[in-house]
Amino acid sequence: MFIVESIFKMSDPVQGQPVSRRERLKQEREERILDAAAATFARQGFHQATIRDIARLADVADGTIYNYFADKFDLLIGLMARLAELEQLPEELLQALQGNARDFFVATFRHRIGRIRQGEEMLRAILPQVLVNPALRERFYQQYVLRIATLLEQYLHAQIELGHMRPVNVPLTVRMVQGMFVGLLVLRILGDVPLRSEWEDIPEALATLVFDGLSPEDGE
Amino acid sequence: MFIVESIFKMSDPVQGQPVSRRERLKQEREERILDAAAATFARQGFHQATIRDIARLADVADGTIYNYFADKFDLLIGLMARLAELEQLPEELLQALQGNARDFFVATFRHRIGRIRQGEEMLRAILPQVLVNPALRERFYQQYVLRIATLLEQYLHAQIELGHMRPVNVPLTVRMVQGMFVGLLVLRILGDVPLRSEWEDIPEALATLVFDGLSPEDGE
Amino acid sequence: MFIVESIFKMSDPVQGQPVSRRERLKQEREERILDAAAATFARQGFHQATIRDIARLADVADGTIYNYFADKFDLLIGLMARLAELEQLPEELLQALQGNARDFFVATFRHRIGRIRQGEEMLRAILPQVLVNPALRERFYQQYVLRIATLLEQYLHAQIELGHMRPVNVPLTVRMVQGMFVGLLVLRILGDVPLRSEWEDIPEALATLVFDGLSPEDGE
Amino acid sequence: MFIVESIFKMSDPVQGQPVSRRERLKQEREERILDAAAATFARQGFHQATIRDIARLADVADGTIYNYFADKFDLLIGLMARLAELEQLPEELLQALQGNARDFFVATFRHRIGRIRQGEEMLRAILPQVLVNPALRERFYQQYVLRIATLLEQYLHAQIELGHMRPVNVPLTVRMVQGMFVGLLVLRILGDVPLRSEWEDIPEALATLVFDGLSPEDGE
DNA sequence: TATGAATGAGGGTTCATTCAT
DNA sequence: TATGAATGAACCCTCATTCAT
Repeated sequence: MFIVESIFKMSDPVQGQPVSRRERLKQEREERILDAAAATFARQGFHQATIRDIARLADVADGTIYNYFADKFDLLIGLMARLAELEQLPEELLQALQGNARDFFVATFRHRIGRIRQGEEMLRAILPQVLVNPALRERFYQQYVLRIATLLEQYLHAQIELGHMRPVNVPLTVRMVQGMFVGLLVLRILGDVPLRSEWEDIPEALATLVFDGLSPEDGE
Repeated sequence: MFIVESIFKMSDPVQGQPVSRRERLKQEREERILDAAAATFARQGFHQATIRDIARLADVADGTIYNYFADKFDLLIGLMARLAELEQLPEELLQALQGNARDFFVATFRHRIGRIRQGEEMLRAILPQVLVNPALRERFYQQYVLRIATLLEQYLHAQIELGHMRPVNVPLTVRMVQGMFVGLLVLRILGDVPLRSEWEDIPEALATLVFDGLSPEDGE
Repeated sequence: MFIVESIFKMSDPVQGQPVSRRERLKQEREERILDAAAATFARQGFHQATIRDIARLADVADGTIYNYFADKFDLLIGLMARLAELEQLPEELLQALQGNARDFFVATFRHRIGRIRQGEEMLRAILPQVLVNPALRERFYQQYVLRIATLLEQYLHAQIELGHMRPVNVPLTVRMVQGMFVGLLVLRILGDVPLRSEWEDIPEALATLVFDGLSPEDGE
Repeated sequence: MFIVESIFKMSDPVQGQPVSRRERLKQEREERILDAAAATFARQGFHQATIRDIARLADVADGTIYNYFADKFDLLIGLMARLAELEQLPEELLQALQGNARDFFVATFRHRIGRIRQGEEMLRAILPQVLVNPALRERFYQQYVLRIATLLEQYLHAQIELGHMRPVNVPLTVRMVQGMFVGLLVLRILGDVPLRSEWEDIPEALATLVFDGLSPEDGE
């Protein structure tokens, strides 16, 4: 149980409060810039988005951005860091660990599916460049894929050993589940209608598929 | 059965043979340019790749590319068209339709998983731009997602009616399966090691997950 | 008299003074760019002139030009606007309206002939493109030909009615006079020597031709 | 009278007939290319017109043009040569020399005004480049301006000496008359409506202006 | 000789980044 | 520290010209 609890506990995003009014203004400005970058990258893509677009939207001058971020690419890094803040598991979810695996999974799915929708803009901003830029790719993979995969693998191994799950190819199965999340996001980005209208029902359908499979109850 | 048979029957790629030597040279050159574009886009991304990069790799002059493609973007379109050629279902696969659904699915999975690896370079070249460009997005969605989704939905409905499958939320389930393919590709692109080393085993694991689920044989 | 007075009163060129030093520098720079564009277009023609040529001559970077003008073509528009500033009739000329028509015409001819020489570079820069580009053509025609033609026609009609002028085909006669100015400019551009050495004598000769004609004093 | 007669006798354009069928075909093709060049240059301007545009219109391949003309610029030279063919004075016009100077001028004006309309396309094709290109400019000036100017000057001097014309500044007056023709063409190109609808009346109005002037009959 | 595809130099334009104010 | 104009490298694309067929 300890394992699962820590799965989504990632970097602690809580920073020290800005003390002075000046400090707070600076932080607000940085937030505005990141907001603008996310919106602009998501709408136009990284290369189509110009620094001027972002500056206009953030209501600052072009040059100001460079007081907060080293260069355009650094805005992506900033967005990835912000994305990490979405990844913590809230307290109420941890309660679900008390129940059985399936209930926990449904709760987890629900949480992450919700996060995806929340973070969709940022993911749209980031993902295309992640696929293209090796440095970003590596960072994204380590931070959002590999860590979770490792923990999930441990969890599955444990569940299988306990007889709570069918023996399967653990690494691949974990990838398939993770891949499904990524894939659903991609299909959403592609504009798939059912995924938008029925997004709320995904956790349940997902649990059914993953736990029960398509075969009818009493064998085929 | 007719439905599934037609699922992957897409555009007919059989072209008329080029007659003259000149004609053949032109076609070869176009192929070389597309090859070069795929490799360059995949390695550097669409925007980082310059026409000169592609021309050098294809061993043609910059201007020559414009005799074959309207502009840089048109190279992406060309790659998408070529990708479609990979999508036909070979004869031997259609034999599997005779067997039961699971066998057919495993065969299909195997085929498509194989195709993904073959077309990985092209997908790496195309996918990031698909996520970013609305025109490309729409085209890609219609061509590679929606058509297959529709047919799969019909197939699932039929199977469920026959009692061969558990009643599930069909549209979402279809998206989850499709999403899994997309997601596995993305994870591959991200450099995931198990997905590379055990790629061959995916169809089997996939079938197990999708048909049987994770729950142990006799309920949980 | 009111009519003629307003003939050459075109756009009011009085601009507000630039206040800040920064503002003044920007205006100076725009002037330098237009100067450079006029000189370069006049010497090499619009298409032979490169942005780099102009930038070098104006002592700015290539990109700077695009902070002031939308594109290369917009430089022509800028030159046309500047040309309009040359077209106002100075105060001293308006005094001539008091005298008889011939004196006024001589004064006007002198003024415009002088303006042509002043604006020759700009006209050399603009005219060839005016002949070629429909948008520019229309704008030039409205601004420099039709307005003046209309007013001249009114003036001639009035003079004829008063018996101060011979009844003639007014529209054609006006075009012939206007055409003569244009034509003399073209011949100057072609490098005609007498037109350069005797340019100052044109107003007088022009008045003689236009008012008296070639026929000897006492009838033909 | 001899002088005037030779004014417009320029280069003799009559070439030897092509003998063979092959020769005739070649000449026809050259004509088609020049026709296409004139039309294309006139419509789009020299630089906007591409060799391909011309080739398409002439219904030949791009490369074929280079079998007839050294380069794109040479097409302009070809058009200038063809323009010269329009400049000869037909026999019937020479009859007018028998009459008085005014009648001859009217006839000449009529002839040249007609020629301008005929050659308008070619002039539109050539003139903008003439204003821009020094070599073309010199050639055009010598061929179409200076020669005629010289002869007209001689003619005017003679007429003045005979008392048939008012003593005027001969070189400038000649330029003014020549300039008027050029200027009228330019105004036509600019799209002036009266010049199009009343073009036929120009010779008469021109004669009135040039011979009689605007002043009323009995002095001012 | 006609063809038309290949060539590649050239140029207009963009835009991330810098820096004087 | 914020500003926003200046910078100039970079790049897509055009098109006159060449040349193998």
